[in-house]
Amino acid sequence: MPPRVRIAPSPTGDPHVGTAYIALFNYAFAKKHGGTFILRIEDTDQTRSTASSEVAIYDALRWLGLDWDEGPDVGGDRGPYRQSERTAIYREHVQTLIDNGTAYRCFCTSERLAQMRAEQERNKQNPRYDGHCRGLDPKDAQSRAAAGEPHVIRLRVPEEGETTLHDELRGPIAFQNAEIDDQVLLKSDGFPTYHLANVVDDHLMGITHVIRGEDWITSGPKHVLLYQGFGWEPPLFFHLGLLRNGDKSKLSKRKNPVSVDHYRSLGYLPSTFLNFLAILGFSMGEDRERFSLDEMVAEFEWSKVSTGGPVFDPVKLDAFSGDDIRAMDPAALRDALVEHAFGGRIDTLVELSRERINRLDDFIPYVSFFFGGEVDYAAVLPKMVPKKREKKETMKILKAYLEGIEKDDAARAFTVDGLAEFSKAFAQQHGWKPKELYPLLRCAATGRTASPSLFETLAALGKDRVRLRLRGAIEALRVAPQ
RNA sequence: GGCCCCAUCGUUCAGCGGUUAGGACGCGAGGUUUUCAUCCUCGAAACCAGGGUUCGAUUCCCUGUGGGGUCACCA
Repeated sequence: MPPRVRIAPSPTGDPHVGTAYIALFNYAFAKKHGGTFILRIEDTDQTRSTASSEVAIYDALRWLGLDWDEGPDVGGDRGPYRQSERTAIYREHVQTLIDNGTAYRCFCTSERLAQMRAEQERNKQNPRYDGHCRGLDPKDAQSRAAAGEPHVIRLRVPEEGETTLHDELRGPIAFQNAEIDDQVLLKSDGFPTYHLANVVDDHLMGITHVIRGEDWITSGPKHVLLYQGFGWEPPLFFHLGLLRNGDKSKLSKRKNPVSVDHYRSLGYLPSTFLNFLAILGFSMGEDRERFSLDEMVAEFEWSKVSTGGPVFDPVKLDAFSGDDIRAMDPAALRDALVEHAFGGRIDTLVELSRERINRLDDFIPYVSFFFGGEVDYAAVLPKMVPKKREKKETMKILKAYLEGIEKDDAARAFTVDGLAEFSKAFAQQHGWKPKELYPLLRCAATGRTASPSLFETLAALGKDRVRLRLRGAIEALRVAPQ
């Protein structure tokens, strides 16, 4: 039976390189065995999921060439592939769990839970559900629920014994049941949590191999318990090591650009990027580390996959990238260069520069700062800190702005209007005058004191480049003498 | 902190009981190149520690240490 595998990203924020990494291994394994690679959107968190993020995931994966056989946009006969469209399925299935005692209704309020956790913390106990509603009479619980009393549904984990997760890469991993929390399966808004949705969907979609990051190992036993509760055969589990920052912590945007879009907009070739991701956890053998996706597929074996958490090293990525660019034939490179430079935003750049250039030849020098990663702040550093402001608070405001463009809905889309709206409110909120903040942002984002209208400029630079520059500016300020 | 995962050069991947411990990036030194980059040559650089098992451990087992993950009505 050919394998069926899936990746199940959550459409929150930018497409993550970790998602691409896991997708690559799923894809390689599936294709090697003539199997099916499925994309499922896990949008059960209604407060954080966005449609734009979902589209961004499609774009990023397609850019890399990791095309899926079934998914929300391409269809398939095991759909729907968007969890928010499957809520009836989860409710129906959770009922069988309630009926056979694997799950129970819990009416505890979030206040009580918070209080409980606080007390557990005080007593130096591990925070976990205390089983308050475990002993409720199912009939009573049923009628309270029918009366509309808000509640969740929890997994009834056995008090004794142990549950073993069989990881095909690491061997059996045993957990004491007493250590496993009575996880919420169905939230009070009627949506499932990851655990329930994931198990139900994997089973219904016929997933044979679950290939995911090792941060899921801990919740593995809950999934095993759910398969048991349903009386289903669990899939085979493979937990890959997590991509790391230079300091070995889990890859995070605090310390590294983690958006696939970032690497795309800075002009790495998709094949290079994929190859680089591949060597982080896969070895071809024969000391060979340059290979294509097809070659990886052809050679894919689990014995060639390592479980350590590799550091994502951008320096080596650059080395690969340089090699690949040099290997391109001149015509192909020319096309790639022209496309990268002018493909998406040529009209914008023309519009932004037309009033400011006198000769055609002025164009390239004028728009040069719209390209490239880091810029040199030496020339503008003395002008960055506004009068009446300290270096420290200047750095602080830049950091806050950096966070703000992540969180704020208007700013996140990175449109001219959205940025203007956000920035104005941001300045006011932080007690900065636009006159102080905007020139600072211009310097930080462009390395210049003059540019087209700030928000037009930021939008044309693109979110990832702006983010990179802002971080660079903060660093430049930090090491500056005053 | 509890539980769980991981452990070879700075980084990454090899090695799967006996090797001068290998390749790549990075780093250093030379060379080619008017400069820079490229390219070529050479070099420095690792088996976390302690116990076992074994004729023999980087390799198998245990303990410790270190790093990481996870402990939500987020995935």
